[in-house]
Amino acid sequence: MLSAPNRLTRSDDFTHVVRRGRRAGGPLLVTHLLDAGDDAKTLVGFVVAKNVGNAVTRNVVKRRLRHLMRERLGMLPSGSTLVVRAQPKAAQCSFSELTEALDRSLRRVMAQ
RNA sequence: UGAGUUGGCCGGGCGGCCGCGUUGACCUGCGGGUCACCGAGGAAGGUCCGGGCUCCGAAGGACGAGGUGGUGGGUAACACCCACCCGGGGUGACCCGCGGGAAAGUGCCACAGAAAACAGACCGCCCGUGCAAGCGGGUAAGGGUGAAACGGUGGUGUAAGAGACCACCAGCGUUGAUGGUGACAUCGACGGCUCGGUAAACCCCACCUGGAGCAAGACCAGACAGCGUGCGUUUGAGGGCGGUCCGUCCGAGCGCGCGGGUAGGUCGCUUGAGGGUGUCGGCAACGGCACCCCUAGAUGGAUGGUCGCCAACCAAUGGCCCGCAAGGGCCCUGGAGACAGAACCCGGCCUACAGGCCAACUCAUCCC
Repeated sequence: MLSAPNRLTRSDDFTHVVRRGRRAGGPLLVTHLLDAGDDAKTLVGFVVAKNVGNAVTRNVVKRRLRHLMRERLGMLPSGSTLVVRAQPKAAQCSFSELTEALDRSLRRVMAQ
C-alpha cells in the first residue's frame, strides 16, 4: 500500500497532470506522467471511474494499483507526478495481468 | 421415511511474505520513526418512511398541499412490530388483503349483449286486430351475452305473468338482549320486499405533518480591490430558508453587471432510544430491575494485496472396499466459492445473495 505522503490528493493537480503530462495508453490502463515541479516529492494518483464497476470492484482495482506503485516508486524520476487511470477491462483481469500492463505502460511513458 | 409450513443463525478457517488508518507509549535532527491494541455488513445497498441532533427570530392563524386509514396494544416515533376481528385461499401447519365512507354529490364501466344503472325490451309468451306480412297492447317466468343483468326455491294467482300475495332461505335497514376494553360475535323482534361495481377516479370523514439538512452547524488561520448602476433609510428597500394571504418581528442596507480573492485546519465524530447475561411482568411485540462490557472513524476516502495448506460442496473417468441388489464409503483429477464496502447516528421497510446449519409445527405412510 502506498504511504500517505506520496499520494496525489488535490483535484486541480489531477487535471493538470492529465492535460499537460505525457500519455501512454493501453487496454487496461492509461498513464500520465509530468516531470519535476517545484516540490521534490514524487506523487502518484489513481483515477477509477464509475464505468469500471461498482464500489467493491473499484476499491479492489485501486488497492491493487496502490500496492504495485509502492514497489515501483523508485523507478519514476524523482519529483515527477504520475496519474494512473483504469479502463473498464481492468476490473476483470488477474493480478499478474495488471502487473504486466502497469510495467509496460510505465516503460512506454518514461521512454517518451 | 417422504412432502411441506414457519422462525432463527452462519455466510469459510489457519499460516508465510509485503502493506494501510485511528489511538496510546517511547524516541526525534520536528520532516518523521519504532512498538502495541483495534479496524466493514446482514444487507454497510436503495434513500422509501420514522426519529435523535444542528441551524433557520418566539415557530402564530386561515386556505392550500402531502400523508395515514379494521380494533387494541408496543415504541422516542412510524407507513414498522405484536395480538385479535372481518373477508379470501389451503386436508392441515399456515398464508394473502392500499381492510373508513358508494343511502352527500359528480364521473367512469372496454368487448359482448336488446339493455351497464334507470329505466327500458331483441327473441319468446299472452290478448286484440288482420286472409297474411304485420300493427296496437300486456309481460319479465324461459333464451342468449358478460366479471357483473334489478333476490333464490316452492306455491297461490293469471289471458300470459310479475313480491301482486304467502312460506322458508339469503341480504339490507331499524332495534333489543348477552359476551368482549374494542373491532365484532351469538340469539331474537320489526320493516319494506331488494338497493350493481369502482374511492392506488374526483370527493367526503377522522387523525397527523413548520423548513432545511453533518457540504447541518461552531471556531481558528489566511487571501483580495474595487468600479458602475437601480431601489431604499419611519412615505420602510429588503429579510424572517416549502405555496398564497393575514398577523407579528427585525431592519439600513439590498439587487444587477464587470473585475478580484479563497475553497487550509480543528471541533461536530462516535457512549448510544448501545450490546451481553440473569430475573420479574406480559399470549406476544416489548418493558422493569441487577450485574458485566466498550466494539471502525477514513476525507482522492484506511480496514488490504499476494501465495500456500486444510475443512465442507459439486461433477466425471479410473482404482479399491462393503452389499444379493438399489446403493454407500475412501483415494486420485477437475470445478465452483455469492450479494456486496461504513462516511453524523439510531428504529424500520424494500431489494440483492453461492452455499450451509438449527428449532418448532403440519400432512401422509410404516412399526410398537
